[in-house]
Amino acid sequence: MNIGMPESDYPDIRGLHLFAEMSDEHFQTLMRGSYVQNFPPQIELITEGDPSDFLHVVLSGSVELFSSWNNRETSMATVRPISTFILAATIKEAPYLMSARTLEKSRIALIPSQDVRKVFDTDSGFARAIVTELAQCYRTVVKSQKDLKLRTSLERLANYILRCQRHAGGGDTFDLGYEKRRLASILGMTPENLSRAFKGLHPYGVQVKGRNVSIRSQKDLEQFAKPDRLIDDYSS
Amino acid sequence: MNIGMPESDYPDIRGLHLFAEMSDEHFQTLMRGSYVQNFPPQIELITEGDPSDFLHVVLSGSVELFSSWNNRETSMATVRPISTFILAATIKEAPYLMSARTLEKSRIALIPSQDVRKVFDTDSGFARAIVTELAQCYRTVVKSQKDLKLRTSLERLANYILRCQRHAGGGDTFDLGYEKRRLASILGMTPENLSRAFKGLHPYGVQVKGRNVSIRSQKDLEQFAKPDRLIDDYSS
DNA sequence: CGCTATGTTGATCCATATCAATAAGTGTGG
DNA sequence: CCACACTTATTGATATGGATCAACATAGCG
Repeated sequence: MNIGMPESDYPDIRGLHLFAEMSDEHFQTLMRGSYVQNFPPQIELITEGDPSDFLHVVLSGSVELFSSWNNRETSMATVRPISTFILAATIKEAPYLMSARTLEKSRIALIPSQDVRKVFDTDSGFARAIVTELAQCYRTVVKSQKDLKLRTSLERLANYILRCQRHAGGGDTFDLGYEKRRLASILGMTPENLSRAFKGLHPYGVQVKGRNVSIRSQKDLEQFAKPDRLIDDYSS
Repeated sequence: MNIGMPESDYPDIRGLHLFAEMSDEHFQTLMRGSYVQNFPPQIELITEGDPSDFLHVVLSGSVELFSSWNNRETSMATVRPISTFILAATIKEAPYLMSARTLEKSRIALIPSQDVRKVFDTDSGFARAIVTELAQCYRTVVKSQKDLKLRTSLERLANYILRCQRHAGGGDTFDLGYEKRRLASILGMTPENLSRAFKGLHPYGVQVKGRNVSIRSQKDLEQFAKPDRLIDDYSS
């Protein structure tokens, strides 16, 4: 493990909202104590319950956040570049609530939590950015909670597909972002049930071949899914 | 509606973590623009989707946060004195994701969102407090999400009862904090199912009479519920 | 290739929702 | 204080969404 981050990674991290507004001096302080590492797929980076020693930044690849209880496991979220995870645990100096594993070969920056807290106390630009980021995280989980409590699995899938489409640019054919077994867990269902749910959307013009989805009738699908900006909008 | 908050309410609000560390001057600034109002039960204070004009503080009584979609409604959380709600929307200057209604006669302080954002930008003690509060809120929703995705309704009820007991001081008889129909919605089930779930806990020594719960065998109940600090601990 | 993980399909089971009827509270005005 | 209305809680019967188990198909990958 190499201490100190390669300067070539600085711009990527500096470009994050979270680090954009802070002073150069404080940014250097953070970077000096940080690591960057490449991980193969399926490596467990952190385990829920452990103390939060590092704020993590996904530079490339992707990371799954998941949780377990009583021998069951569920996928909570996916982190894609360039963004951070477990910010709340870092700030609160509390144990992680979720575990994290790489989904693919990933490059991850590790910033010591105590440095983050120290700079946070002295750099108001950084503090503001953290607030914004946390508020965003909070609202994302609330939306996800509404999705879970107010919709059936078929409705969740339909809306997931529409979000996916929007994210991909709005065309009528695009890639499902996940392996199906993982998507099932994210949507809170079993792989078998997901398989059937895709069939259940066939009457609304949804065709699936492997990871590829095509939407035959935008109108029918939307009429069924009833997307809602207070659940399905990523931006606000 | 009276503009300006009665000075008699200052200490309660000042006592909140959120307002404890800020300068007197900034605190006065916030209070000057604020209102305090008494509301009867069942009044809808805010509606999801509306712009976030005020940060709300529950001084007495209690408030339910709930959400709707497609003619369905679910209870998301309950806010009890003394604490705030919709902080994230205020900070992000984004629409509310949840609606709020009083459950009982309640005294609510309303602090203009733009004042909160202004003071937040200049008072670093306040900014720090907001970060801590938001991180707390985030972790609470994550726990609730884990509860929902990893447990059956019977397990959720069992763990709710244990949390309730702990909150009430640990005795073997205590008050369920809610009307049952509301508890059902909070736990993500129907009233009928809750009724049956209480019966389902009878073998583990749980007795319910009206709002009163008594636990006959702490050990049996805990063995079934398997409480977990990463889901059921309120404090961290 | 063939091995292993992933995806599909069918049969069945279980948890939970829904519908309907009754019972038990709760509050109101006489 | 009672009678009434109205909401909430319970119970039973039934329907349904979704999970589980098992078999098979398919797709990646060394």
